Amino acid sequence: MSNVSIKDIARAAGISHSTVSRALNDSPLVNAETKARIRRLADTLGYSPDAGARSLVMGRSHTIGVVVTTIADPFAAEVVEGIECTAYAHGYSLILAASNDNPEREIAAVEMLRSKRVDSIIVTSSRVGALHQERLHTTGVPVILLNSHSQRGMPNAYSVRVDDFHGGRLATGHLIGLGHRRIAHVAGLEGHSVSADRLAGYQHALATACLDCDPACVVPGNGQFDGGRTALEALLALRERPTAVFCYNDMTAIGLLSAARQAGIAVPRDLAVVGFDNIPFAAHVCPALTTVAQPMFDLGKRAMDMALALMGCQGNTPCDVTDVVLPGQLIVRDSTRTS
Amino acid sequence: MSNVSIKDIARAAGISHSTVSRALNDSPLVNAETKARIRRLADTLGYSPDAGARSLVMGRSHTIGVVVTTIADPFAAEVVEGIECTAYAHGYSLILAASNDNPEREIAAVEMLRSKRVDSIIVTSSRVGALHQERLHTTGVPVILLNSHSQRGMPNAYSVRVDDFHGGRLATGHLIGLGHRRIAHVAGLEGHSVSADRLAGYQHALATACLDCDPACVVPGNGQFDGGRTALEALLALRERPTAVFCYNDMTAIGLLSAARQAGIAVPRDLAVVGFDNIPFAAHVCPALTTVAQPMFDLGKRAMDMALALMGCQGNTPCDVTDVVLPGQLIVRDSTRTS
DNA sequence: TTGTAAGCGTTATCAT
DNA sequence: ATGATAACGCTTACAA
Repeated sequence: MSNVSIKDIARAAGISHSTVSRALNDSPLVNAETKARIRRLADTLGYSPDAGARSLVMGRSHTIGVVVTTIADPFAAEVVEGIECTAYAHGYSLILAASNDNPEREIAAVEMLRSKRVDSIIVTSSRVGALHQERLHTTGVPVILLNSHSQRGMPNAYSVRVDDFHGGRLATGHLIGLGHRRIAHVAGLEGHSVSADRLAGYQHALATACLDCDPACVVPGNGQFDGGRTALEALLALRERPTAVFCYNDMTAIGLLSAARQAGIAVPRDLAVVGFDNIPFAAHVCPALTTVAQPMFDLGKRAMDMALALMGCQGNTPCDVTDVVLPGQLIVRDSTRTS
Repeated sequence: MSNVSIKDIARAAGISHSTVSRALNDSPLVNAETKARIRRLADTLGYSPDAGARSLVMGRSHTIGVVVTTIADPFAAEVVEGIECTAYAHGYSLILAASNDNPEREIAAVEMLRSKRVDSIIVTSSRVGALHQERLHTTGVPVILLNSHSQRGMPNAYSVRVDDFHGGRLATGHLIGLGHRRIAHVAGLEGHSVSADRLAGYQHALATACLDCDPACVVPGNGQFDGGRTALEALLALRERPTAVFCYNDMTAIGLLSAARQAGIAVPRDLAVVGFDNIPFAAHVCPALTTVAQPMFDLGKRAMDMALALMGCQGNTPCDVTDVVLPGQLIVRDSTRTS
């Protein structure tokens, strides 16, 4: 019924369990034909090595932990896809935990990952990572922050991210280039470095163009559809209406786009809209969304590559892994261009 | 530097490690104040129990395996969200593996989950599950198929799914009710029971309405945007053009919608479109997509609930867990209704 | 109430 | 080339 162990195989073969272990690990110290025999036996008995036991003695679980805010977000999903593919290619598996942007849950998740003795942790777009970084490091394993800053001075903490400041400038600059003078911004969640950086990029672009940076033009959002919807209402309530808006992300922009359609606001004629992320759907809404593309899959891949590098060199050596900052890329579509 | 064990605590407290174990597990057999003392000590030492070691002796890992085709699919993402939430609420964690609809990878994934000694496995929308079910069961743990049929006769195999046949009928019936006589279908991936059932529902609805079931009207798809795009071309090439199309899923429908816009086909006037799933984006494309809603989160939740129930009763007793079939619900939006 | 000892399935260090 | 044996960190009889 239950699980066949290395000892069961040994008994069946009439040899010691250490020889079985060696055979199964393809040690050169074991006779070729006994090796083959044992292999065959293991196979017919349906042997499956116990990863827990192995991890216990080897000190490595070949498992990494991934903490996301929520999986039900196309950005996170693509990133996790990138992580998973790379992990799989290197024989690593993935424990996934969702924090729902809730500090308590994120801490619980990290504690759980620690118990599971993961070899590394990747945390995406966390505000908690920023607040509780010390706690994160009690795990002793390398921690990679994906799309949030690593706090300087933290040992074993690295980050992979897109240059959000630059991205914010790109988006806003694009709108300025189109002749817009009054440009709004729908912000992301409070407390995330990503939101702060995109906002800063927006402000920098406005300042550079000697445009007024009216604080009323920055309205709150939450990175979700409904945040975009609410934001549009706020924008419409403004005394002086903006002619363009740069949204924290595509979800926000898409929510805003839907609301605009219902409100009879023509995009881009009455209001030009730019998003951020380039999630697969961005090209399929109408008007198709202009956005700053993040290489989502690659972000995940890079994070995993970094994890692999860090796990390669034991101990605390920084082993010349350095933070990765990738550029975003402006994708112009119909939500800003009057074709 | 590294990990504090129960023995380290014992040494520091001058007591035996078993007492520490008991204290940490809140055994009533241990003196209240030593318990408190040990707890405090564990805390300051930064103790984290080794889940692998515990699983080794307890025979349960409090971990479940989830196999998806790809995480970068809104349907799967929502389902996994439902699984994760429920799992978290019950102290379970999740190992995630992607199969990419590749039998080899799915088998590797299951083998890996087996090694990790997961207490149960949830496989979503697998065609491999159907083909290699015996192999799946060599794990000895309960296997839950989400959105694919469980093969009868398989012990310990259960399923949670939406009634795809009924859903196909709903979608097609809706189009028939609108007066359409020539209705096409864009199929899903070959070999998946989900695709087959939706197609069968479509055919059944046509037959019931005494409508011709022209095989040319069923064109292949792949559940992705590009499948919808290609499918539209195929439909336009038909001698007698359909006036409506029921798509395997929302992704397909959205890809088709985009292609239609580019081709100058007005939806729903020239072509009415129905999808399946009701992914969050369905309401945000234009025209907003009429679709058959699946309770995605709930599907995940139910699957996890079922897993919990099955893990509750050890052994092989069917423990009166029975397959769950939920109804889909037609959501009428603008892609079929000329408002 | 606490300690001792065995055992879970591995790998690794000795011998042989 | 192979076999004992210890060790990893934990739970759990069984003793005291």
